[in-house]
Formats: sequence, structure tokens, C-alpha cells
Amino acid sequence: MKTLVVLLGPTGVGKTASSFAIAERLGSPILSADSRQLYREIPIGTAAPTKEEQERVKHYFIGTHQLTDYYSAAQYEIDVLKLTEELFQTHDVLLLTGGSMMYIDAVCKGIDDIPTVDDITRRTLLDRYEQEGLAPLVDELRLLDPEYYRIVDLKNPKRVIHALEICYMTGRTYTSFRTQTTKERPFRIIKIGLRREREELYDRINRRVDQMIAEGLIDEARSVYPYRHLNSLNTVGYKELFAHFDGNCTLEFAIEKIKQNSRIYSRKQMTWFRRDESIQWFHPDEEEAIINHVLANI
RNA sequence: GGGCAAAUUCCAGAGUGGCCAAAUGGGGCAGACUGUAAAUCUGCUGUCUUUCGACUUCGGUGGUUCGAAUCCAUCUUUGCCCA
Repeated sequence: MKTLVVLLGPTGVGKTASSFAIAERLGSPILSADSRQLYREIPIGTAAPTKEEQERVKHYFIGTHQLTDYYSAAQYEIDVLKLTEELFQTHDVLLLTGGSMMYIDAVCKGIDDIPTVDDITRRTLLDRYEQEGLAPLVDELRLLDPEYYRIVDLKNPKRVIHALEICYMTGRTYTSFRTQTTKERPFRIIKIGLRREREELYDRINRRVDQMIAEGLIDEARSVYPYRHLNSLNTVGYKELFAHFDGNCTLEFAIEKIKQNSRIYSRKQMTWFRRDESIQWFHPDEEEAIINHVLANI
């Protein structure tokens, strides 16, 4: 049986470094599971593998898209499944690595088949939200999809709006698309989680941000500044610098905020991963133990 | 040396006799999460307690008062002003 090894963990824990060693031992390319390394315009701030690193091990899903492209976890699921089908023809084991929680779940558990929202519907609801606020939309959701109304976070605009978008676009309830089932995959999945002591992780994150700055993050951010309203740039490392470019804060403050938001992001990742009991956790230095664990389970 | 102002819970900062364990913001911590998810949202944040509640806090000390973060005296520190 074919095996997909999923190497995951919070930002800055050392996934990239570990992934090379593991990929080389397994003879696998690396499938990135990172929702921002996808974009070719922002390699520095997303700590994407460098050209040299990509020459050492073949990578997929790095710099494959433009900031203006629409992409989502659901699309990622489709793309990864298609790619793995191909690659499993010549490989028994494949390595997927990254920290985008939803992307990983999309591959491992699947996402329900919900239609992609068209631009007009999206803009209509967004305009209404901006003009009328959330309350009327919440009321509508109660009428259009009472079942989802009962369980959604009614204070979360993204969730309420998205459910309404689907209702309006399809004429069906959002609930009717939610099967909440875990999809079966034609391959075995082994999840390896990397973790460190918090103090150590935070220290690495802080230092990595300084390094990004040294590598030219500010120029990189400036080069994409005209696109700052794109969702793909609602990203740690960029939104803080945009605030500085806008004159809302000093550079020093922006850099501190990047560090802080990166730390917060790493914690959110850990919260997400924590409830996944199928993850086997290791310290990044335990390379041999990781390899042995993988070899013992394939 | 003289005058004035200020000292609040991790930080900033409200609060000027009871409704104050003390607004609000920041920070910290925890959680939710199925379509732009590095997004978006929620809760907690003096101690003990499951709850009710109890206890200790608003620079120090001593007063006034039934009752003080709030009033008085004094001390300490800080800032500003006059020398």
C-alpha cells in the first residue's frame, strides 16, 4: 500500500530543514502544504524553500500561483490528490509537509463538495455586510438555513456570510452541502508532528523574522504593496509592513508586530493540531526516531 | 533650597467615600474552525473555590469614617517649574 507521510508543525519549528533529511531518506519529493508559499511573489516573508533547496529535492506547490489567483483548501485537495496519483506510480512513499492546517486536513480528511462562490454573489454579500452590518445577515441565515444558524459562530462574519453566499447562489441550504464525513484515501497516512519548547520556538520565530528583514522582506513587501488588499496578502509579515508604509506605525513597531503575530499564529496551529490524535509528535532533532517511526509503519 | 503635579492590578490608563478585584485598550493564555484559513471569531486574565462566596490588592506608614484606590498627615520615588 502506498503511504503519504505528513510532516506538520507550527511555523518556525524547523519543518523545512527536517523535510529534506526525511525526503532524501524516503526518496520522495516534497509536497508543500503551505497556503502562502504557493505565491511566487512572496518567498522571503513566507520562508519558502530557496531555489538551491528546490534543486536538492523536488518541490511541489511552491511559487506556483500569483497573488491575484483564486485558490483554496478545496482546490488544494483536488490538486494534491491528482498529483499523488501520478507520483505513486513511481513512489511508494510521498512526503507532504507544511503548516497550513486546513490544507492538511483537506488532503487527509477531505472537504465537502461545496460550490465556489461567484464574484457577484461574493461582492453583493460583502457590500451588504459593509453597509448594513452583520445583524441583518444573521437574521437571514436564521430563515434560510436554521440548522446551520444554530451551530455557527454568529459573531463571525466570514462564516455567516459564506453560508449565506451558498444559500443564495445554489438555492439550497449550506447545511445540505455539509456531510461532515472523513473521506477515504487510496493510501495510508502517517502524520508526524514537530514541536519544541515554547520558549525555544518563540526565540526561533523572533530570529527568523530578523533574518527575513535582513534578506530583504521590506523590499519584497514594497513590491507587492499595490496589491495589499488581496486576501493572499492578508498575511503575517506583509500586513504589518503595509501599515508602516501607510504611515500608521514605525518600522520597528511593524517588525515587532510581525514577530508577535507569528508567535500567535504558531499557537493557533498548535491548538488546531493538538486535537488530532493521529499525530505522532517528535522534536525536530530526533531525525532518526522520525525515520524509524515512518519505516516501521509503512 | 522653594513650588506644583503624579504614584492604580503584566503594561498603558480610567476611577476622587459605598454600585471596585477595580472601566477601556494593549500584552499574555486558552478555545472554535469544512472554500481567499498566515484568514475570521470567542472566552479567560489578583488568590482560593465547582458554584455561592471568602480573602489580599490601587507607592510606604499612620489617621479620619459605619465604610477609603478615592479624604487628612507624613515618608519615599518620579516629572515639571522657580532658584
